[in-house]
Amino acid sequence: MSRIETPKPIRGTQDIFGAEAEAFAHVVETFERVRKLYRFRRVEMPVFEKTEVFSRSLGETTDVVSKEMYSFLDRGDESLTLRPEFTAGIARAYLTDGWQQYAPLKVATHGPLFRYERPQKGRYRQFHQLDAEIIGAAEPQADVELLAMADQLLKELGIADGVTLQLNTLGDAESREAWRAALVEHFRESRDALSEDSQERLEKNPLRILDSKDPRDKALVHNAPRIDDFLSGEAERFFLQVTDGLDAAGVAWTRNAALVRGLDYYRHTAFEFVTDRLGAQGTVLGGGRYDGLMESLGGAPTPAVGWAAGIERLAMLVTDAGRVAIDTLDVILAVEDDRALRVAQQSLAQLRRAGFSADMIASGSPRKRFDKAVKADARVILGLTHNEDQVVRSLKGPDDWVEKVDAVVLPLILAQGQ
RNA sequence: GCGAUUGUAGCUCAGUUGGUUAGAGCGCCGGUUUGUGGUACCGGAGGUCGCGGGUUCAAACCCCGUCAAUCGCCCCA
Repeated sequence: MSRIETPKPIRGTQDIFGAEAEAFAHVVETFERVRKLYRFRRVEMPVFEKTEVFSRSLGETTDVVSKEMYSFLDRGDESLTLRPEFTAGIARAYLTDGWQQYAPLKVATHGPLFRYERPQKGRYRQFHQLDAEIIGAAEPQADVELLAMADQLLKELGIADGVTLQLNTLGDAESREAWRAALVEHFRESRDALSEDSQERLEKNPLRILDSKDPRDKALVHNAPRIDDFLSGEAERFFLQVTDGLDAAGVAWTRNAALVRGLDYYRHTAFEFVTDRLGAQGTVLGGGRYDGLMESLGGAPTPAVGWAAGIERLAMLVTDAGRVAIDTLDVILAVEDDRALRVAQQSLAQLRRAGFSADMIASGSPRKRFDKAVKADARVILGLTHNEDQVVRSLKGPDDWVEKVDAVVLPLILAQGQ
């Protein structure tokens, strides 16, 4: 006889349960509430798209596309990909569904995303994000509004302590290109002093040298060219308007001139809310302005800005901050004699209809049911037993609660047998 | 893709230099005690020691491989 192997969960997936699941739900509920305050419209997006939706927007050559996407062929031999981010799919919908008519369009969504990566703290292959985008707004006010919403979200979640908003500008396309060239030149001069990884980066992704963790690199980063020296007048003005707006809105921020985005479609504002409490995965919420994205999907040039935040990471912070209140159980029924079961079932149903949260213990040894009920940590323990042909109740708990519960239960006790 | 650490009961973990039948606490099930109570006691079920191979008279323990978890690196849309 061959034994049946229990299938194992897929690496990097998680089964979320208990306090973690409550924290998760709390994050999503808070996001939904805040998003409505800012009048972001809810959208639901497909979990998979044609692969080109992501590969076009990310750039064909990057590691991200070649190694880190969950792609597969469907029965029509078409390459599809589980969404690794929200932005590209939303941008696609903006173009294919005629959403241009709503511009400037503020949308928000949340759900699972998939990236083929090595799992580690706060990082999974199926993970979940909150997402907010403003499409078709070129004004710095859009950046400000988006950041103000993110700031309020973190505050309402109660995790703003120890989290800082780091802000940078990448300038417009020309500024960015000039800066990049200067960086390459700077690092090439001292190439041998760079870490091995960064010598690689010099060819593939020089901006990334700026946030290297290697001390050898940090020394060279210190006096590397700064974007500020390459900003066009317009780019400088744009950034100033963003920072002024944040100050006016009371959103605290710090400048991080080394904060970059790897992809070419990012322009102007880049930002991350960073915590020191999550090990290597310090970014809690991040985003930026991606004015170049729509064109890579064949659309007209369209300014846009957005952010995303990992729900798991937020939930971890919320849990650590002790912000999730576990709903206490109102009533626990202990059926201490099986002859009381019918009345117990009636009581349970009526209590729930009356708005009490209620559970029942009616299995196992009758004499141990009350002890189990005690451990349920309910406001009111309702014991039901049988005595002289009658179901008898006992109530234990604060007087006001006992009174309210008995108002529901007593009529059922009195009505038995009628 | 790379490195470090860890895999023993449903959970948290012991398990000595390799040595008889692998243990505890919690949880679960049953019984006794108490009898309007969160008590105590007794008993029971539950283990391919992650998986596969090797060394050995003998492996949970040593060696190799593999899978997974955790943390970090790379990457981070």
